[in-house]
Amino acid sequence: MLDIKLIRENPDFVKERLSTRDESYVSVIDRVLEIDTRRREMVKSIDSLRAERNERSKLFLVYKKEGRDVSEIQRRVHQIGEEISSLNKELEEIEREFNYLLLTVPNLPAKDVPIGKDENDNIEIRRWGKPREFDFTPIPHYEIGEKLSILDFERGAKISGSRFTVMYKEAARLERALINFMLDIHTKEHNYTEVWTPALVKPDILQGTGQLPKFKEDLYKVEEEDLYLIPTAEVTLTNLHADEILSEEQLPLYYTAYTPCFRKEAGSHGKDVRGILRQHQFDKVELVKIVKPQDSYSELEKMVNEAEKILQLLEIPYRVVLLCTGDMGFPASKTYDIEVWIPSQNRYREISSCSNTEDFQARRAKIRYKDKDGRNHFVHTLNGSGLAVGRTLIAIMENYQRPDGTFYIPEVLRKYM
RNA sequence: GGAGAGGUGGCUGAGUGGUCGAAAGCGGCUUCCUGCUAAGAAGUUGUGCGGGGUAAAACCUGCACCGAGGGUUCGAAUCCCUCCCUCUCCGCCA
Repeated sequence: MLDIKLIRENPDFVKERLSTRDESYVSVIDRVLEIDTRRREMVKSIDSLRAERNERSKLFLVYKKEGRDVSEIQRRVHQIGEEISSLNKELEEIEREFNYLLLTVPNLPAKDVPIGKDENDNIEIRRWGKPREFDFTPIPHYEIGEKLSILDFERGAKISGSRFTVMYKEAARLERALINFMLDIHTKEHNYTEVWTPALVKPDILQGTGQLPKFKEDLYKVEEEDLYLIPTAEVTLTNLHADEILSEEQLPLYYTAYTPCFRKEAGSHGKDVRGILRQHQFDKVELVKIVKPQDSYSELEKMVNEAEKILQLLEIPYRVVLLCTGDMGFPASKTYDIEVWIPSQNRYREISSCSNTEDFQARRAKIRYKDKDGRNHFVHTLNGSGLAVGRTLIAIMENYQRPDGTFYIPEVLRKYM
């Protein structure tokens, strides 16, 4: 959520930044400003009516003690009460729209984010490793998995539908090994605190990180319960401190968690239908940082390095891409994607996304810290995949495949198998 | 799921219709005194939204908030209703 004061005081700046994502936000901001003015006028008159009511209620007591007639006060206070409640009804409506609009406006892109429309305008920052030269034609992971009988798409579809897969033996073990490996690296080498979280959360938690109210279509909801399945552990980890005022000494906080993630993948029909690249349920090891504002951009760079470290240890080629304004997620002010080399597709595919949301999520989730002078500020929050486990599995199967249809397990993972 | 108890400020804990944003203690902060493996005294110490003020603060001021939402009342932390959560016992259960 953007700071309404920023919108009020620098509307042109806000519009300029938002229009790098989409022109249509300009009119939304105008509407926000319009409603904000009305809102404040109403709050003002309601507050002064309340002040009057408080005043008269005190008088009431005094009169009563003095034995004077109080019926006039009674009448007036009652009348004020009715005026307040009718104004309140109006205000509620205004605030409903105001809040909805504010909650559906995305974060402002940072100044150094390239302006662009879609992924074609992203900027490659660096590459690591050289794609292997095969002396045979590499096959996709789903063919490898089916031949080895370790990936079962038919039965996945039978028991759960499309975009669900069953894994056996080496695939299942590798999945588990990767989770442990990633968590170990992040906790032991990068100083993250390991966390285990619920996978079902309340709606206001999803509002805190930005999935609600705008992206409801992509979330699974439990019927008859006001609970949603998390699309990422970013949701639970970031909201750990929702509604809290942290002390300055507590910062920075680094959290990592393995959780399953659930996404409806609405709007990606026909995309990546084969294999386990895009599933309704997948595993991810997530990284979340809660930091002081002045540190958030250096922490972002560090976080990308920490995610990269996993691929380096696995010795799988990848590249780092800086997303352009049009390709960035809703709460992000700056995002780096890590894309891993997929031989069967002869290209890099996203395996991690690391974002600084500045105070966008902190403001929604009300995560603040008190500085040395006793003043409260919103923290900055960052999140990144460290990494998507299923996609790492794909990368291993494909990059380390042998001509006989088997594949090699990277050295660092052997002790986990 | 059933029965009972309870949800108050950073913590403990008073408060059953007005003078309560809320006693007291602890903790935190500031100052003073003393002087040395710290003790004492005084003051101060919640959050949010408005208005005024400032270069920005400080500061002044209005309103709201005592689990959440509704209701009764001239007036609610205090009474009523609904919901949520915690604890104890029983049941069930990985």
